[in-house]
Amino acid sequence: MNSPAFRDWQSVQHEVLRRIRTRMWQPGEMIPNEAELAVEFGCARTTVNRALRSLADAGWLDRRRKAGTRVAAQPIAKATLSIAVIRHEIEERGQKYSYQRVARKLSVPPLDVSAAMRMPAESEMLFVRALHLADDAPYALESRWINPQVVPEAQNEPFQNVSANEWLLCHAPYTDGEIAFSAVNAGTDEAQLLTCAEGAALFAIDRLTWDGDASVTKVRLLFAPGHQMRTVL
Amino acid sequence: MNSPAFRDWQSVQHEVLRRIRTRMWQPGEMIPNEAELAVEFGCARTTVNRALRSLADAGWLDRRRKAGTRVAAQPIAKATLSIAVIRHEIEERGQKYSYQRVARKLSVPPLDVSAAMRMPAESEMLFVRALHLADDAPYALESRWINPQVVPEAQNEPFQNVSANEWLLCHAPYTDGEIAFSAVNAGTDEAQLLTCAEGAALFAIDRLTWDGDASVTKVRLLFAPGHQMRTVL
DNA sequence: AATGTTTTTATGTATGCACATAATATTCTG
DNA sequence: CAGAATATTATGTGCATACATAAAAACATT
Repeated sequence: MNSPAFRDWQSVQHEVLRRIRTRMWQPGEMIPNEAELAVEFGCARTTVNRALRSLADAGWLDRRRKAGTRVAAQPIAKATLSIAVIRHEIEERGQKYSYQRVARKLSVPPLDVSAAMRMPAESEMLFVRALHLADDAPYALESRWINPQVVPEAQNEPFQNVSANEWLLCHAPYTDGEIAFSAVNAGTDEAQLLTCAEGAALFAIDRLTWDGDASVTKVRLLFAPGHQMRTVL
Repeated sequence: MNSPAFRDWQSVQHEVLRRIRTRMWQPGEMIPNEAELAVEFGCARTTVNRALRSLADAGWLDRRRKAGTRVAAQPIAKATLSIAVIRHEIEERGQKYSYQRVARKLSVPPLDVSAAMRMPAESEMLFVRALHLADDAPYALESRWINPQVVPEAQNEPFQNVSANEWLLCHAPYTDGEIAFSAVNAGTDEAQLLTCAEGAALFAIDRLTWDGDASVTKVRLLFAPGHQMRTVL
């Protein structure tokens, strides 16, 4: 019964996860404490702690001091999505990346944008719109507002060959950010740029980043129809 | 100048993050090794390791054995989405949850479904379709195929009052799973059930779970137009 | 019974040490 | 000098130990 011998924290983690997934330890149920598991697995409590802590981080376990550890009752599956630079995302698939700037202008953004960025309604911002292509087919349309007060260097950057997506990563560090995923119907110009039917369902990522309490940039990425974001549970 | 004494890993982490954000350590630049930082911060190397490891997990640092630790040049933002039970998701917002079963039948699934579940094309599965409502307005449409060979008890469950979404959490063991997010246009019947326009862009979550190499269930959740999944970075 | 106090206990974490591992740097060898 | 063998080094991890901390449980007090 007690044979395998779990000598590293990954194998302990794996075994605990197996017991949760197979319902050997049911949702909401208490599991043995660290000391007991350490004895069972034949390793130090520190090792068990490392394994359980990472499972708690991932949402599989609920842990409270003194109260002990229990299997999460409503396993909030935490799907972790990696939001990479689009160029890398495409090159990762072995496709050829290309980039095409569609627009760049200094102008007053729509009210919802300035509101979201907590900027006065009349203040100008830098707007950049560009297309990311994979094997010369439209992959994603990036529409971005940049706060020139926070990133003044952006005003000297044409964004002709390097995407704002990448440029900002190296020039505008952020302290906070929000990200939202949704589905939207393609508008006329969006459909044209992405060469898809008007009204097609597009996967959208909206990102808003802050440096302290000043908004850095607000971007919407619209992906060509059929785009999926996937991850394992 | 010299240390306010960093005695726990959180304060070390905080200080390192501060140095990254203030560009004291620039993107792509090497930072001192663990031993050196331990001396500077006046703590054990283990403590520094803990702090740097968690920053690496979060994408701020790139670490490689022997090569050392450097500030990430292209931080991969890891967005963690919480996929809760739909009832909880709705109740969390202070809305009234209700549930309505639309269909339940034993039948042969379409080819793409049986293929994805790696089942013989002609084998029957349990199909359940249901509507989740928030304050009596359609919130999400769940269309699910259940493998009766893996979850035989499902055949005795009417799913009249309890959603398959919740029932399976407590009854179906699994070892692996995949999840994918996408955008799709509403079909005729979907539009009718969700009371939205045909062709409206719907946010879709597809989940496929496995118990070893046997597929447990495959589900598609279609959310009413305007649905967003959001998280902080 | 209601309230406050103390004890107990499971998790959380810091530390020194040892060794593992991966990748680089160096030396050796033909 | 190219290529193989070897040393070096930074991170990765395990362990025993000690103490910290939160919270439940037990106990005492009003």
